[in-house]
Amino acid sequence: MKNTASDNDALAVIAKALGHPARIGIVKLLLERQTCIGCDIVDKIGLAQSTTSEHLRILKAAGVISGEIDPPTVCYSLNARNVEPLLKFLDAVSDYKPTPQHRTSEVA
Amino acid sequence: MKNTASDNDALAVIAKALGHPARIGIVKLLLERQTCIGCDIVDKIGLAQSTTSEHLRILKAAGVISGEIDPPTVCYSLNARNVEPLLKFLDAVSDYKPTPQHRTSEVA
DNA sequence: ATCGTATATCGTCGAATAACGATATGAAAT
DNA sequence: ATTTCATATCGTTATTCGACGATATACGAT
Repeated sequence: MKNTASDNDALAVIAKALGHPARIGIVKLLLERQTCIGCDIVDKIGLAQSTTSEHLRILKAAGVISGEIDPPTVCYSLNARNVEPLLKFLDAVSDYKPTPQHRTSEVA
Repeated sequence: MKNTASDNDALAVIAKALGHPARIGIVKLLLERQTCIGCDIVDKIGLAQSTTSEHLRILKAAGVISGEIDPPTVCYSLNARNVEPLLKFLDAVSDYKPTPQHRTSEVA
């Protein structure tokens, strides 16, 4: 795994984009439906259209989703490839095992 | 995969905690070293001690890491188990394949 | 009891985020 | 040309974040 400042930035950008319940909800919706137009996302998410549009913009800016214009709608889908760096990072974390000698006085 | 509001919250909490380069850096440090005391983290991260302490607090609050007191230091380690929900979520995203009919006019 | 070390908390400040309603934009249909 | 629909952008407001220095806390060592 790389370990540069810019690599940390790249991982943080993806994680930050996913760091809001509404955006997790949008991604889940796209997982279920493969693809979804904006107005249906607005209905499902239950926030104002402008707010939802902003969440979609953030996800797009981070590369998590992309939108294809099909006037007058925009059809959104996931960019599976772009989340892979974070996936690999979490895989490494998930494999982590602390050494036994550090399992003494557990603390909050 | 569950799909409740609280499940979305839980995933967002973990992602948000990882949504900052300094915190990604801290987690990477713990991956490399298995375990690390606070003052060494401060040195490596290169931010003020108070700022680093706050990042550690955020990671602890999200359950990503925990700290064991070994006076006068605190020895930090990763909670691999707690990132698994986000890992599984990203795994699902990574497996996602949009249907071909939605690959028409690509847009930024 | 005081000192020194490591860590946590406080107070502050500027910047970024999240939410909304209102309005603008773009394109098809009438 | 106007209406209609979906989406994006604007302007505002309240909240949260990120950084720092200063200070407090905890505890072993002197």
